[in-house]
Amino acid sequence: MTEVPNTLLGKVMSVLNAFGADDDELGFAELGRRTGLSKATLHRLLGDLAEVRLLDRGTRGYRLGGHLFQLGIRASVERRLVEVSTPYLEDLYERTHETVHLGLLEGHEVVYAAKIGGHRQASSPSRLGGRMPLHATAIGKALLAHSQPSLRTEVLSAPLARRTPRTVVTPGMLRRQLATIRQTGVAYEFEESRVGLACVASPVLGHDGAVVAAVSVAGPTTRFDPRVHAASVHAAATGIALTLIRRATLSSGT
Amino acid sequence: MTEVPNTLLGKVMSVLNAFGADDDELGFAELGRRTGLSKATLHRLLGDLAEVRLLDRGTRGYRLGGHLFQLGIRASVERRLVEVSTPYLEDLYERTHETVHLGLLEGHEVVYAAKIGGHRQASSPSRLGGRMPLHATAIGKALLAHSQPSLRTEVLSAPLARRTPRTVVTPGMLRRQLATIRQTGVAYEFEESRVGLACVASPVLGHDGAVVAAVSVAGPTTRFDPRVHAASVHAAATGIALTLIRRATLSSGT
DNA sequence: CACCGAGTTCCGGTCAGCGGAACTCCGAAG
DNA sequence: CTTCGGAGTTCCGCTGACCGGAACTCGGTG
Repeated sequence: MTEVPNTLLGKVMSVLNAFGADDDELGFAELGRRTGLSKATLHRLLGDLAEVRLLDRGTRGYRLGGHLFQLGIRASVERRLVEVSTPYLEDLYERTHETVHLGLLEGHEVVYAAKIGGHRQASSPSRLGGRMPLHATAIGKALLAHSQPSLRTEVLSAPLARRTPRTVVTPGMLRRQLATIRQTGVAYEFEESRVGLACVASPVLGHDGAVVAAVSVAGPTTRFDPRVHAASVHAAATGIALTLIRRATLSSGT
Repeated sequence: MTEVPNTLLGKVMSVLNAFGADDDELGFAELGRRTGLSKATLHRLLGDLAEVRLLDRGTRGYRLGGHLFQLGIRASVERRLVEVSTPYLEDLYERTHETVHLGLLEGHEVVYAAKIGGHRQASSPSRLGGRMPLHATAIGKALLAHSQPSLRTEVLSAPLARRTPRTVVTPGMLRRQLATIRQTGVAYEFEESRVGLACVASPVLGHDGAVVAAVSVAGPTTRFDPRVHAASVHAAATGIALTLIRRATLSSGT
């Protein structure tokens, strides 16, 4: 649990963050456990949050509220990113017919911001808003390779959690992969986050070279060879980057 | 400006709500104007909000933060709705090659929650998270027709703002249209929100018959005849509704 | 019956948050 | 150059919004 400053906002955030990507509804007691707030405080806070619709009361407990959804959809930079990316992701899906993702760097994890395809089977472990570790996914490695050096140092010095037999858990190995990715602009993953799943990813870089997001295509190893689609993924990512830069320079003249 | 309770949460919400769908970044002073908070209070609040990433500092001011985007994407009911709808919307886009929308009812307006296509020209005035009046859009009329009677009464008794020469502004006319929509499950719009734009929409109804969202296809009157696609739109909406109900009954057994 | 866990209400103490005022910074006008 | 005004920041003492312990209700269980 992250350290929570003793302010109302801190408590609010700890309540909101208590909801993981897979949590539908959480009960009063469960929220109490996750946040560590006293019953009285939590009770009042939940009431207040529900009133402004940051939370909604469900049949079995509380869930993240509709107002939050609206605000999130408006969060300007990310909204613009998703708007700009959508056509490219659709195009990528048309070419590959495999699951396409747009991922953002958040802390030491990837957050999935958009997803196309993959509705026939639960082929990928991702959900919208879900998180995955950086070192075990193609999209994560693409982000990490182009992130600030300080982040790389942090991730490389912490233990790398093993998720499958093929997860890269040795820092040296990961560091070498990241160097390659930085040169080629393409990251691969072979059953490193999940057995049977392969993936290619490419970073979307901003005008200053900072990494903004990453695009990936994932599919089952049985039929999907990520190398075949490396060029398409790379093209989509650079296309998105270019469009973003064009838009930004346009609007700055406003 | 809605009445804001004198609590921190109230102030937080008034800051967040100060951001409209089209606002990218707002400066300190502009936020002060919109929220009515004192400079000192606002300053501290903005700092705190930025710290928890509900706001981000941009070059020209503040914008809705990345954390908000993540939370919004996780807001469970709406997330499920968007996840379930996406394949249907994509399919609809494939059939029509016109702009496809998913809209939610929020207060007396439609909020656009998903959008596919329409990237070649700014054919439709919608943005993700944007709002439109209920009476002047097909998607709005579809929502309104199947909403609670009390909402209809409210909307019909308030003046109906004219947006184009063909906007329906007489309550009687609108009431008759709504009755038809309720029977057929299909709503039309011919240049009522914008000259040159036509649209078909159909409601997504929940297991209890309450309206959850609506799907629409919009295109320019020059090439687009909404009646041709009524069946497709209706099919998409009912498909979404069925999938939602199936999922809900499944997960309730968990 | 007693017991337990979930959720709600009460109430007095206190510190987080409030806002007026004074300040810096910067760009535009004269 | 100086003056001016708007934007943003800091200071500080007052106060009521918020805190949490404790006592409560409610429903299920042995």
